[in-house]
Amino acid sequence: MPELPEAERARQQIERVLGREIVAVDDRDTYVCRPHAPGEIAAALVGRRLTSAHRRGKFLWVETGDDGPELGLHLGMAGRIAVDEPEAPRHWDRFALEFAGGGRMALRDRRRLGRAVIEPDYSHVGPDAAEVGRDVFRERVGRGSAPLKARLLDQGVIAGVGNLLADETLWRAKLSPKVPAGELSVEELDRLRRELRAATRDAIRNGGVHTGRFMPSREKGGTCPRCGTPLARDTVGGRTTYWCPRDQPG
DNA sequence: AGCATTGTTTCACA
DNA sequence: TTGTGAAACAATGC
Repeated sequence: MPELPEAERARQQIERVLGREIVAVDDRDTYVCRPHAPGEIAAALVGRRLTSAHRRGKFLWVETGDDGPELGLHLGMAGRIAVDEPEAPRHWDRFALEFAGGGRMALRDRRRLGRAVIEPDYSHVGPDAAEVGRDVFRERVGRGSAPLKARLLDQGVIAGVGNLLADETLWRAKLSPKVPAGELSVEELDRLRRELRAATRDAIRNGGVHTGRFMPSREKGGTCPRCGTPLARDTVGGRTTYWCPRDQPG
């Protein structure tokens, strides 16, 4: 599920465990914790406390005090943060912290594409999609020959938009996912930013990207919630894409 | 059985 | 060199 709204929910979950002393770390999954060897993250964190939780787009990081390292987390394709829940079946808890008193925080990820890393390098990540200002949005999104949807999905351009939020936003803004990003007018870019912020805000409030107005129709045989036109379906930006060919021409 | 998947990184190519 | 697109990654569900 993880796109920006889910990552924000995960950040809020992490905030619940701030201040607790870390007494044990499960970092045995060498794929999720790459490039660290087992025990490296544990050695960096045991005895410390998480002091603040941050997010840019889908990328999370947690501070451990002035002299402590940062812990970077990413939910991948299917991860979530589980706080004070019983340990997951199998090895679905790919990374976990245990706290004094018995509490626990786990990166629960059936797909195993999440990440946990000490001192993450997020220098390539663009500004948060829900926070980026109007002028920066115009400059960063409104360029290039790639399809607009591919531009929105590029985390180095703006961070946080995933496949579903992209389709939801483009539908709300009545823009074609296939139009070259550099061909958008200033008015269209401003409209896109406004709808992106609104769609993101709604998703955070309502519990995730799947609560979007476009989402119930986003399936084979679906029709546009506004005009009833059968939706088009194709691969754009490497992802399956649904849009209304009447409301979003191009 | 085969295919698709709400994400990211790497690699090939123009 | 820069931008773009496809493949790889791991595991699960239809």
